[in-house]
Formats: sequence, structure tokens, C-alpha cells
Amino acid sequence: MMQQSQQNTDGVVRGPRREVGRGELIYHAGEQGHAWRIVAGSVRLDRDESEGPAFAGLSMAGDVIGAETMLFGAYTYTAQALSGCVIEPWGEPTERFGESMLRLLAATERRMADMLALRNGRADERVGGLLALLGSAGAVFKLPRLRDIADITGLTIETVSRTLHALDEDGVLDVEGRRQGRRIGGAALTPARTLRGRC
Amino acid sequence: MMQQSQQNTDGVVRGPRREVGRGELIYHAGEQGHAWRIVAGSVRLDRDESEGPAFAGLSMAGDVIGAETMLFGAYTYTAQALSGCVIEPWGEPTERFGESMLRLLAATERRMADMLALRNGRADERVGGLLALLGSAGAVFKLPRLRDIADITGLTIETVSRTLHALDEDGVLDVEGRRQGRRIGGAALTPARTLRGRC
DNA sequence: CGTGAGGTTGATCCAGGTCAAGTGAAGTGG
DNA sequence: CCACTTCACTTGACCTGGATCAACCTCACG
Repeated sequence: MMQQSQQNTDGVVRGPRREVGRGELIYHAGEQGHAWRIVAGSVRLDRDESEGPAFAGLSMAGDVIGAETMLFGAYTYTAQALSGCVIEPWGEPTERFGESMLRLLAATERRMADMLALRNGRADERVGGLLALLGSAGAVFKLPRLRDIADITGLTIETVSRTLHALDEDGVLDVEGRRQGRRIGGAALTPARTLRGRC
Repeated sequence: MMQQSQQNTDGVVRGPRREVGRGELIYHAGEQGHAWRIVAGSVRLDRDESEGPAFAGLSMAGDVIGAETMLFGAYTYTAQALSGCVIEPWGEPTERFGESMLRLLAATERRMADMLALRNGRADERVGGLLALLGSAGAVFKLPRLRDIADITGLTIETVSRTLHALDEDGVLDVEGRRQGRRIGGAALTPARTLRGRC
């Protein structure tokens, strides 16, 4: 793909976009670098805990990741693509930086609430809820690795596997093909049906 | 308590502080109002879901809540004090607004990771982890209502009650007094011992 | 063709959910 | 001052969803 400079919503010229494959590393905690805007796809963030990396957050198309580098000079979290995704460099717009940060903050808080909802309730609600979040509007997309789904929902790989199988059999979602990025789509992917984040 | 105007870290004069009791409402989603900085204590945020309010986030001393009003004009979440807390109005500093928003964003992302860690693992790790987060450095403080602890950790009230009892018996923490704001302190409250947020 | 990462499937077990019946303190109204 | 309610928490008995452990499959790739 040819290198391209983009005009994004903030009206500032950016560097070239970058494509990252499913499960691929975007940057590692501690490294130096700049912030990125996610153009398409979704990203998991992990932080280094004493017992190895622990899941720390989810970012999706439209979000900005790595903004903390403007403050600390290095990435706080490790970022990894869930399904394939496209990102572009993000720098502070000369004006209205505050306002754009405010929007970022609001999006992050919203995401936080969504993620909490993905961590209680039955296994099928959690997995369905995540898929709804990732591919809103019944779009067909590549399934993240089971490992990632498990980390995000707080379930085990085995349970995720069984749950996906059950949802498929019930016709709640359609799994086309197998492993390494199965495409998925179907009824479950309308947020209304799932994502019932009770307390 | 007399009304007082404060000079906060951003160097901007604010309105009078406000004290909120354990379990008391700070503001309700949809209401109009301004942002607040939490001077002491901690706050739970809830959002209105189809099946009633669902836990959506946690904010602690130093954090700013309700910043989304600068964007939307109204509160997105309902805020409620966990244990007693003190808050003060927060407005945008004339300069360096972007940087202070950046810090806010970083704090929110950090909190998000902390909260996720509170939602898997054994019940005692979760409850202990939350208490560690709320009263770092072994400080003695009032216990939030069991209802709140349960919502945050994704457990049931019954399990939280049993877990607190067990932690008390093991001498991991000290529960002084009963109901309506028991004071708590002890070994568990050093983050090192708990908060082992594995995936 | 061998290796390994990613996924599947089965059997077993137990932590925590659920249901149900308490208690005790604080408030309320007569 | 005392019945009555309510809120916050407690305790017990039972049951189940998902964790755990273990074996296995299958594709991609060097």
C-alpha cells in the first residue's frame, strides 16, 4: 500500500498510516514513540504486572492510543491488534487540543463502562457483548484470538470456545470458516440483544 | 463548616468545597452542572442501562468527575460517594488545559486497568484488592456499603459479607465496629499483598 | 515432514451464585 | 415511650456455571 498523508478530523496533517495484523504487536510498554489514532479495527492494551502482562484496556476505531507519551515520553501499556487494524500517527492539534482531549476522555470513560459490563453475567452474554462491541451493526469481521476474547471477558479459552460453538449452533451468530481469523456476523451482534450489563 | 475558596494545583481559584456522606448522591445522570475534583474519598459512577443503573466506574482522590459536562452540558453518569468524601468545583485552567486533561486521561486509563483487575480472580483477592485501592498505605477508613463493594467487584453482597468475615478472621484486615461505616485497616491494605490482577 | 501455535472436547470439581430466613440499628409516627 | 418499618448486613443450605486438567486435533510454516 502506498504511503499516504491524511487530513483527519482535527484538520492536522499526519504521517503515513500503518496496517497491523491480527494479534500483532503495535508497541510495547516502556518504548518511546508517539500517539496513534485507530482508523479501523480494535486494540488490546496490557500492562506489566508482577505475574506477567495483564489485560488493561480496549481501544476501538476512532480512539487514540499512546497519548500518555506526550506526558511521560514512553508508552505505559503494550498495544496489540485484536483483529487486523489500521492506525495513523496522532499529534496534538495546534488549537482546540483541550477539547479534543476532553472528547478522548469521554470516550475512554464510556469504554471503561462497556468493559466492566463485559465482565459479569453469563458467559454467552459476555462473549456476545464483546462481539457486539467489536462489530456493531451486524458487520462481518474477523474473530480475535480466543486468548484475547478470554482475557477481555475474564473467562478461560475453553469456555470461550464452547460458548462460541453454542452461539453458533443457536444461530445467534454465524461463524464462517475456522481458526486464524474466522469471520463472524449475525443476530447477536446487535448491541440490543446482548450487552445486558447488570450489576 | 465555613465556605472556603481554594487554590488548587492548577493555580485557579475555585468555589466552595462540598462534603458528601457515605452512599450519598453527588449528582445524577442527565442533570446539568459542572466538573468536580475529588479532594478526599472515592466515588462510584453508574450509567443508566435498560435494566436500571449499572456500575460504570470508580474515581478517587485527585481525580476529576463530571468533566463531560464541558462537552455535553449534562452529566453522563450518576455519581455517589462510597465512603464519605470531599469535593471541590473544577473548571478549566486558562492555560495548560490540554496538559491537565492529558493527566486526567492517563489517570482514567490507569483506573480502568485497576478496575478490570478487581473483576477476576478469587473473591478474597478482589475484595482485598478493592480495599487496597481505596485505602492505600494501610490507612484506617470507613468501609463502603456491601452493595457498592459487590457492584465494583462483580460479586454478590452475600459473598462480600462472607469474604470480609474471612479476611477479618485471618487477621488480614481489622474490622472495627459494625454496620453503617465500619472502619477498616490491616495487612491486606498494602497493594503488594493483594491486587494480583492476573488474566 | 516436523514443529508449534491456536483451537477443541471431555470429565471432574468447587467457588460463588441463589434462595431463604434471619438479626440489629436507626428512624417514624402515634 | 413504645410498636412498626426499613435499611444494611448476616448466616445457612443447596446447586450450577465455569474453572481446571488433560488429551487431542489441525493448520501454517520453515
